[in-house]
Amino acid sequence: MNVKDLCLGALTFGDASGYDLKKFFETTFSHFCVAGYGSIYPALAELAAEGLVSCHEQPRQGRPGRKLYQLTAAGRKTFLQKLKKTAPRHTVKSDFLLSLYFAHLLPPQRLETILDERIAAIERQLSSHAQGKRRSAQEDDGPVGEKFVRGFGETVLTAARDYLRVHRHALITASDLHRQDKKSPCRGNHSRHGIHNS
Amino acid sequence: MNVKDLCLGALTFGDASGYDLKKFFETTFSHFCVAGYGSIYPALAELAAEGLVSCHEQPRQGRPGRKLYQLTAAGRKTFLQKLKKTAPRHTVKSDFLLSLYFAHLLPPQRLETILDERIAAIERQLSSHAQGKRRSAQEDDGPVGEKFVRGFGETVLTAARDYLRVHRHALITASDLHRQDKKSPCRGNHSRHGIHNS
DNA sequence: TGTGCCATGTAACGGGTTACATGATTGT
DNA sequence: ACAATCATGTAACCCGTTACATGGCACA
Repeated sequence: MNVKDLCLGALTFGDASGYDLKKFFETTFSHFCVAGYGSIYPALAELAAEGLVSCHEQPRQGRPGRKLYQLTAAGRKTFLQKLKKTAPRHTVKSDFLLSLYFAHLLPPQRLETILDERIAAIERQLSSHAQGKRRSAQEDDGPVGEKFVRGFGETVLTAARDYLRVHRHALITASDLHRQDKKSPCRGNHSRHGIHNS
Repeated sequence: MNVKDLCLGALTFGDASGYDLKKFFETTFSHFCVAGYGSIYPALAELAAEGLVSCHEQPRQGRPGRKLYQLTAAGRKTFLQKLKKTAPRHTVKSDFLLSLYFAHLLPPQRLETILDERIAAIERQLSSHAQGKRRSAQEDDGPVGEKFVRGFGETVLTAARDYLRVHRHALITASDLHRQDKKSPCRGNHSRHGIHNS
């Protein structure tokens, strides 16, 4: 699922401009995909050229008009197809975890910063989730999948935050004992047997 | 952190070939980054050209020799720099969650398949984690960050799996009630107010 | 007056995936 | 005999990020 497909999907909920779509992705899809203007606008142009969306421009004096995009029948069909055929992958890419894996090579306070910032970031996500929940509880209008996905996000984020809180201290003290940097090459910096399990 | 940096990081644990590195990434980093041969081999070639790794080839009759790569002092320094300076991002990209968000557009058994396959995938990851744990408990030789990162992965995966198990049925039945596809366009397929919160 | 939001787009660049191409060795 | 594993690499392609460029309107 690339940005084009994402746009088609979002447009199943109603017409929108590129700007609207970005906002929508940020509020609704934020914890499992991203899209910037640099990919959204070209995507919409291509979709229009392919006849999967139609574009209705509202002229504004002196500047480029606001463009409202609407899903066509072909666009809806295409999205449905994609939805059925796409393998539902789930991947995590985390420099955060990678960095922690190398805790023994990092200065202790850098380690603390990394942990604390991540905890803070999770908390921000959780509270913006909570806001979204309140909104949709009032309107009670979102798709049924929304609650499920939101619940999933909350559960996972909470578990992550709690783990970090509980084990934060242990990691910092343990990495202090095993630290390995230029200043104190106490135990030689090459392992005895290397990576390969041959 | 791109594949080049990943290779440098892995090589801090000992010399390895491109093939070894792929295996290492799969077993050790699997739940937070990926790298295929198509990126690893070019990366190693570039690193060698930049003097960040050295290459020692073991010739094999009739075929390209096995190439063992070793971190140079410059390579180690570069990796340490990157580690300190890189913003520790953590991003999830999930067609799985995206698909579930659109549960109301999917056939019910497709929904079941998606959920069951994800649960199964998580279980596979958890059991391969458990194997890794046994291995490193015997040798007691991994970096201190390894246990932490592994624990994090286990915690999060377990929470995810449990959530899916508990809410699986509810999603399927709820999406049945709200289903919206070509065959039964029961409630009109465009929302009253669209996406934008204006 | 200035900050932030609305609103659109382009262009260069970076970087990974997939498929292809090859072929010996080891285990069943 | 057949599959899996070891082992390296190339090239086309896909696709997203980042920075740039522009400018009015609303609110404090």
